[in-house]
Amino acid sequence: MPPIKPTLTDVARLAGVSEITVSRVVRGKGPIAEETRLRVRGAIEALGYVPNRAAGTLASSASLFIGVILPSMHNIVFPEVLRGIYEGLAGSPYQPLLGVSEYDRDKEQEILASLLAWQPMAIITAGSDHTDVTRRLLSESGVRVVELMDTEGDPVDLVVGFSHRQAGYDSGRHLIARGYRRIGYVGHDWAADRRARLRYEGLVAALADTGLSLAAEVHADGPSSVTGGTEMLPRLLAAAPDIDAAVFVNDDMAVGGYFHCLAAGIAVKKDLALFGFNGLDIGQAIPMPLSTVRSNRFEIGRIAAERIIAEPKRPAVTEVVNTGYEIIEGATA
Amino acid sequence: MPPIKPTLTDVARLAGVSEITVSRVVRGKGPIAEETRLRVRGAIEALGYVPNRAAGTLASSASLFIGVILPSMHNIVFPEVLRGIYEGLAGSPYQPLLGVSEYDRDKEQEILASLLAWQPMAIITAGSDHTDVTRRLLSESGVRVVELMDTEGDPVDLVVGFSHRQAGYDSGRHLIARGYRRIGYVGHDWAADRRARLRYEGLVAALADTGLSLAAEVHADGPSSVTGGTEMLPRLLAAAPDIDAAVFVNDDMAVGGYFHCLAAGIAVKKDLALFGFNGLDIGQAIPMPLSTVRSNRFEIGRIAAERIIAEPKRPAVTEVVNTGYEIIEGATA
DNA sequence: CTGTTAGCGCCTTCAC
DNA sequence: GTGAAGGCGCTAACAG
Repeated sequence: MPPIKPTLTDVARLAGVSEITVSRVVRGKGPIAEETRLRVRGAIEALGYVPNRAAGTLASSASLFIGVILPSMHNIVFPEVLRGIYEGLAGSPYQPLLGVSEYDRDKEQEILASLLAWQPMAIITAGSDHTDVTRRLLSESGVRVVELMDTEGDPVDLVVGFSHRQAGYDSGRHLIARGYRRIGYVGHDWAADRRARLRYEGLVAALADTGLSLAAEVHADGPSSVTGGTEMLPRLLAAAPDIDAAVFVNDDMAVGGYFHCLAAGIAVKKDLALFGFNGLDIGQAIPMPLSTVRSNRFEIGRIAAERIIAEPKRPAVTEVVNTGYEIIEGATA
Repeated sequence: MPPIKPTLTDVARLAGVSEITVSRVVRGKGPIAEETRLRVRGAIEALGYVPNRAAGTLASSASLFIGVILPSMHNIVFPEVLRGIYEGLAGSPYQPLLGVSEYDRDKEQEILASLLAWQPMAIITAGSDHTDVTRRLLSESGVRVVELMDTEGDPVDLVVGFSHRQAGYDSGRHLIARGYRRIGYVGHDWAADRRARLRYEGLVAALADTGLSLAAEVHADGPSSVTGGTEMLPRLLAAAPDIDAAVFVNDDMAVGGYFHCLAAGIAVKKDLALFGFNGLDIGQAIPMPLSTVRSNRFEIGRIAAERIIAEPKRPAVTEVVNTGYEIIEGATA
C-alpha cells in the first residue's frame, strides 16, 4: 500500500520552501544556503521522495540516457564492451539503455527508433554497417553518436575501435613470418558479421601479397561457438588434410578447434597451428595459450563512455579513436 | 540540422485530426477508422515523427521500462539471463533498463533507487539477499518484483529460480553415489555470492548425511574464472593429496581445474573427479564433458519476463516458480 | 469513431 | 539565495 508517491511539491511543502528550491537541491545546481539544503534533505528523507525522471526529462528535454545497441549477448565479447561502458559512466548520472540487434541491421534500426523515443543524450552502437534509415536517424538525432569496434566506414560522429581488416592482415603476416604456408580458415555465418568478413579479407590479402591463397575454408551455420570450432575443424582437415595452420573467426571457435586437436591426437603447432581472434580469457587459460589478437573490448566501451561525458555535444567534425590491437604470440602458432 | 523535432501536435495538424487521435494511432489503442489511420501514418512518415516517451510516461504515469539488476557481467551466466529477459519481452513494448551491482548489496540499493526514478512497471533482480532499504523500496514500489535465481528467502512478490542449497546437496549425493569419498572444494570469494555459499552448504550437508566431511577446501580471491580454477586446484591437491573428487564453485573454475589436470597429467575421473555448476557451453565442449548442474539461466530470464507481461499488476500473494535444475552426468565425475 | 479539457511532475526563465 | 509563472509532449477521462 504505497502511500501516494510524494512529489517535489510535497517535499517543498514539508520543508517550507518552493518547488524550485527542492529541485535545485536534488540536482545540486544553483546556489543554496546550507541551512536550506539540510532542511530540504530532511524532508526528502522523511517522505522517501524519489524524483520522477520522466517529468525531469520532459521539462528539460534532456534525459540522462545513453542508448546502447550491441549485436549479440551470445558470448562474452559484448558484455565486456558493456562493462567498459558502465565503467566509463561510473560516477556520472548517465544510464545506459541497451538494445540487442542480433546482428540484424533492420532490427538495429527498429531498436534505434525506440531508443530515440527516450531522448537519449547519446547513442553508442557497435559497428558502422547501418541501413540508410539508421544512418539518417543517427545523423539527424543531433546527439552524440559513437560507433564502436571497427574503424572502416564513414563516421557519423565519433568512432572508437580499430581496423579489423588490418588485424586480419597482420594475423596472416604473423603466420607467414613463422613459416606457415598452407593455411585454412574456419568461419561462421558472416552474412551479418561484417567485422569477421573484414578480418577474413585482410587475411586473404596478406596471403595474396606473398603469392599464397587459402588452402580451404569452411563456415559453420549460425553464430560462433566452442562446439562450432570442434565440429568444423575436422571438416576443414577433410577438405585440405595437408594444411599447417588454421585461422578461426574468433577465439570461441579456435578453442573448439584446440579441443578437437586434443581429442584427435593432433600436435598443436607442430602438426597444425591455430590462430584466433579477440584474446578471450578462455583462450589464454587452455594448456597451450592461444595465439590470437587482443581486441581491447573493455577499453573500447570505456573510452566511448568517457568521451561522451567529456564532450556531451556533438562536435562539428568527426573523429576516429584508434584503440589498436595486439598480436598475442601464444603457443599455438 | 534536425528541423525542430515534430510533436504530436505537428502530426495532428498535418493530418487534420486532433492530437488524441494521433496518440491513439501511435499506441494502437482505441477504435480508429482505417482511413484516418492511414492519413495519420502518412503524416508521421512525412514528418519523421518520433514519439516522446518521457512525455508519455509522465502523462500516463506508467513507463514501459522493466528495471533489471544483475550482479555481474564478468562471465556469460548473467548475459544469458539477460538474453532470456529480452527473449521474453520480444514483441512487447517493454524495454529493460539494466544496472549491474557487482555483487554489492549497497550498490544494488543505489541502482534500485535510480531505476525507480524512471517509473518502471516492474523490477527484476537476481537474488533475494537485499539490504533492508532495498527490500522496503521493492515492496513499497507497488510494481511487480521478480527475484531471480534462488528460491530461498522470503519473496517480495514473484521468485523464479531453484534451490541452490538443494542443488549443492544433490551434487554431493551424485558424487557419493559414484563412490567418491574424499572430496575437496574449490571456491572463490563468496562473501558476496550468497548462492555459491548455499550450494557449498548443501554439499557439506550431503557429505554429513553420509558421515563424511570435506577433505579440504581452498578459496580464490576475487571473482571466479577459468584461470582461477587452474591456479587453485593444485593448492587443493597440496592441502589434500589423496582426494578423489573436487567440487568447484562453478563451471569456469572447474574447466580451469580440468586444464590443470591436462597439464599435470592427472587422469580425470580415474584419479580425480571434477564437478562444476551451471552447465556452461564451454564445460560441455571440452574433450571430457564436465559433470555439472544445468541451471536453466536463459529460461529463468525468459519466464520472469513472460510472467510480468502476463500479469503486469502485482498480485496479492507471493509466488515461487521453480525452474529446476538437472545433474549433467558428464564424463568427469 | 473523434474531440475537449485538464493535468502528469518537473525545470526554464525571469524577477526579486 | 529564493520564488512565481508557464510550459515541456503526451494521455486519461469524459463527451458527443
